[in-house]
Amino acid sequence: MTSAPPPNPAADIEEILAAPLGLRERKKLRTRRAIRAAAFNRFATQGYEGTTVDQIAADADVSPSTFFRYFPTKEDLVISDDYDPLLEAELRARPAEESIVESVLKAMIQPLRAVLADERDDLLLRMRLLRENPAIRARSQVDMIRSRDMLLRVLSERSGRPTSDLELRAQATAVLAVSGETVEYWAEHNGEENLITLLERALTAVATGLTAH
Amino acid sequence: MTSAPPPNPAADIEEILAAPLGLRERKKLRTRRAIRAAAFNRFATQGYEGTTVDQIAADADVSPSTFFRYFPTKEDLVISDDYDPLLEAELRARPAEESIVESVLKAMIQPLRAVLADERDDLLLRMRLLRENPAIRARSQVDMIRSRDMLLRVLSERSGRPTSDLELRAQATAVLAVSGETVEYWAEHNGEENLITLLERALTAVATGLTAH
DNA sequence: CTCCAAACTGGTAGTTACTGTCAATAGGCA
DNA sequence: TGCCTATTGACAGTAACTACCAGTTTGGAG
Repeated sequence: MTSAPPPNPAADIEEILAAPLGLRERKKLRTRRAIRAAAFNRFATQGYEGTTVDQIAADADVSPSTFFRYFPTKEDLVISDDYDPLLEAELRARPAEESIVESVLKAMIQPLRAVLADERDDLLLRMRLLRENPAIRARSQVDMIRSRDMLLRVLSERSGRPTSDLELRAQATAVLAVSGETVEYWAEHNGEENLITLLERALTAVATGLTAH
Repeated sequence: MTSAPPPNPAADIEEILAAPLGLRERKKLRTRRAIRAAAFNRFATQGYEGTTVDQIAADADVSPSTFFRYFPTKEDLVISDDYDPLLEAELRARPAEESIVESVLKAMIQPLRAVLADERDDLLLRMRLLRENPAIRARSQVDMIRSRDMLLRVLSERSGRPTSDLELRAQATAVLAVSGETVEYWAEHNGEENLITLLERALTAVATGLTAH
């Protein structure tokens, strides 16, 4: 879904189990999945740049026009961020006295569990594409800014400081950047290590290691 | 310059004062400046996306082909990073016992002085474009990765840890992300505050504030 | 069940960034 | 002066998008 107004804001996981959607909705979901699947198949063999939108559309049996209705840009295929709202909810549920690192770590447990359960392999593939393709990496980092702003809002509310506060912005930026980096590290190691443990290590290193002699 | 093989790797500042270049070289420099100037003029009135490469080329009196010989992509007009080598040298000159934050802060003083002296206004405008235009922001963050890798290498060498070390990567990532964010903050305030002071505040907040109750 | 409005779709015709090629030209140098 | 090479412009092409319009499908009201 990422940055799209087209279909629905936070779908996928929920929607599959949740409601008996109308035929229209189900068809849309199916199309969406078909396009994404076709794309990833091509990517795996031809690479990202070597795959054209027309090919993807043909494989998925839709017109190129339709492709762009589902994914505003080719890059959107790779980036997905259905879990931000969940993370936000978890974050707000943490007590304000907790340290930032502690809150973030605990708030991430649930969303991470969900991601890993639903689309672990997809995530690994996506991170590989991201590592190999500068354009995608660039795009995904823009996306990260949205997450960062969310974190910034939450931190602002619970600390009483404005979102324009330099220190607060620095902290939110650092936490998000480090988290992203950690997921990459995790993917580079084929997802064999425990992501939460890695996150804890990385955030701790930043929180305590930057001023150590 | 950034990521271009075409003209010369680290020119501009040096070249102006340094040598009595041949006519050919001088012409190249002039063309380069003409293109950049034309572009920024258009950007200021029509915005980035609203300006086509053809317009820029026409204003600068060159063919579109030539434009791409000087700037491999339109985005390269906005991004410039002539100061990384200088920063790297300064960093390597810092003693290994120093904390990361301390080394980075001290190493940045000289390069920052140079940037602010040479192209303060350009930098402010560039940051504004970057704030307004997602594509440019994306691109500049790719560029940041290069800087991060440089920092990572330096930290790796002076600590003896490998560049693949999670903690080291987290620290390098955090420092660079926070620095970038701080420059944005500085630009949002029209460059009226002292950039080094801001950097010190931001990095300190991250180094000490993430685990505070 | 019927019919209508809205949602969805495909096709067509752009626009723009960017690439490759090739011949002409202009600068540097013997 | 005259040769060699870097620089250039014109041209043709590709691929990612955008705008528009006409035809079909769906969900719901009567």
